[in-house]
Amino acid sequence: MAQPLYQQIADDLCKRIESGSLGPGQQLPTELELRDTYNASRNTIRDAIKRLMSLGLVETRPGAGTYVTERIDPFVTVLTTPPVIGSPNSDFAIDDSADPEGASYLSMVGKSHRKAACSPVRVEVRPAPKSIASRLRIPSGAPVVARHQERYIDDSPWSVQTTFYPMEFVTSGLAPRLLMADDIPEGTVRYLEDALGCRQVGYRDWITARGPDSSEQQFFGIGHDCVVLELFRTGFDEGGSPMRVTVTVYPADRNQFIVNSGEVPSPSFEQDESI
Amino acid sequence: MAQPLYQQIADDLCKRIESGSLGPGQQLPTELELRDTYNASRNTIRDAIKRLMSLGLVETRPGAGTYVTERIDPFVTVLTTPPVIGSPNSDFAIDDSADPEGASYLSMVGKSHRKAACSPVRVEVRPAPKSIASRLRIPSGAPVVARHQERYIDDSPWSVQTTFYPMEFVTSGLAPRLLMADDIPEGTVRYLEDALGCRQVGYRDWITARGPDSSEQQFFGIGHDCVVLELFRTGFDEGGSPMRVTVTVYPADRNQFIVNSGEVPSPSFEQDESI
DNA sequence: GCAAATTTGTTCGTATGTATT
DNA sequence: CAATACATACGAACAAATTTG
Repeated sequence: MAQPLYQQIADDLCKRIESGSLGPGQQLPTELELRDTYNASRNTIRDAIKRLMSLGLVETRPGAGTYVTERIDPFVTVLTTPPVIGSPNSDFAIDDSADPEGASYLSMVGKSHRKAACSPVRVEVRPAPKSIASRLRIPSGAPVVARHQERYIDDSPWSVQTTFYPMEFVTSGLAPRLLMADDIPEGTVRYLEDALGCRQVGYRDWITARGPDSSEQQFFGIGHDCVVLELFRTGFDEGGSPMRVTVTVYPADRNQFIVNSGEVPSPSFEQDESI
Repeated sequence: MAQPLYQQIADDLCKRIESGSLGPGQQLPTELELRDTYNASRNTIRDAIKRLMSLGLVETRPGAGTYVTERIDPFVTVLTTPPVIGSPNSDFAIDDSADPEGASYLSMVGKSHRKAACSPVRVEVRPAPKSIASRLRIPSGAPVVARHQERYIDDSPWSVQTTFYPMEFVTSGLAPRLLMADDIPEGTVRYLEDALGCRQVGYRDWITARGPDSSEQQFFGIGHDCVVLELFRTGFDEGGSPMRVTVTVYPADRNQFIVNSGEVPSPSFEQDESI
């Protein structure tokens, strides 16, 4: 047995999908039908379908069937401000599009003719997980302020975001609004600059990918075979010290990132036909 | 049954791992032992372990057991050239670290005290897949030159890369070396500039994530529950036309991306302690 | 609106193959 | 070689969600 049977079946179905013989939105034969056509057990068919799901080729709807995925129009997040061609970018603008509180997020999505929405902000004080502590350069477990928000595009859940701030920002009494579960209309970056004199002059994005945990599965309505992108954005002040860390989780099936370097043309016309 | 049994078991094991009661590198109880402790069937235990694998928490070794993953020291790819603090970046350098043929890749990895290696280049002429054709702005299925290479760090497979060039580059007779399965020591970007007068002035990186296909599973030695990051780098010439597309596939368990914007401190000291 | 049929989801049991120790 | 442990595959039963009549 060169390849496991379930893999052979998955490869065959894959070919049938990519060749167009099974088109987007079309229902696959049911598990019982596939069981007969491939002379395999239903469990083996299910293993094959799991493979297709993890490749994002099909989705299953309990009680209804298995369908070739209609590609969701993915939302593209640009992680760099595209420099205007011909102009020097020494005056590099910091377009902090992953800033929570949503102001820039809402306008950014709005520009692409899609409807954006955000949940109310949830605020918490809790011990910093290791990944946050190391980025904020504080001891693991030290208390931090966490501001959490869910985001929607066209009424479907699109990303979840938590921003962590050092506890001193509020214990010093200078930035009390960080603890309020209200929007900070001017944006937290601006607020912290006014309240603390702490200006964010740059940020670093750290991108990883992994499977979703169970709460993410629930919120995004995805199976455990799907994939999420995780973006850690660490903001730095003029002294080069980290002043906040924003963790955003994006389901990979509806989100992509773009990074531009040097002179690149506007991508607008490419977005629709991509993939 | 609020949660499926396999999910409950996965959550419990997850807690035991995150709390440190099961430390990195440590072997989990065998499937048969877990079957007894949780009073579930072996299949259910296996479903739970699959969840942990997709979260990257454990890895299974046939015949040996299931082990809590020792975090691989991830290799971090910086997608932007970090601007030197204090200097204007109007003279933005295009550090094309994802260039194939490996010259810059080898030196970049070498700098981090790790051993880099590349497979020989494999060259092919084949019809452009849709995702490539749309980026090169050519019809889907039109022939393209594909140069393929595998990359290793510290002797383990790290990424696979294929670069696609428009067929005219060779049919015009101007850049015949694109078809040779040899290294192009000065780098293809430089070679194309000399041969065609076609200078790459910028590139766009397009980042997505998905499950691995079967050849990727084999090459990287990962299960289908793991995740790969896929980076499409489109290089543009002075006229704003795409001149090449490089697709690089990175297993997410050993690769991360960084994007810097504005002024950020050097990340060197953070790399070791991250995550 | 309701009941039946259909379809996927979960769980069990069992057997055999393959890789490692 | 033998024992151990995970991988694959089969069959069966019931639950849960959806569609259909």
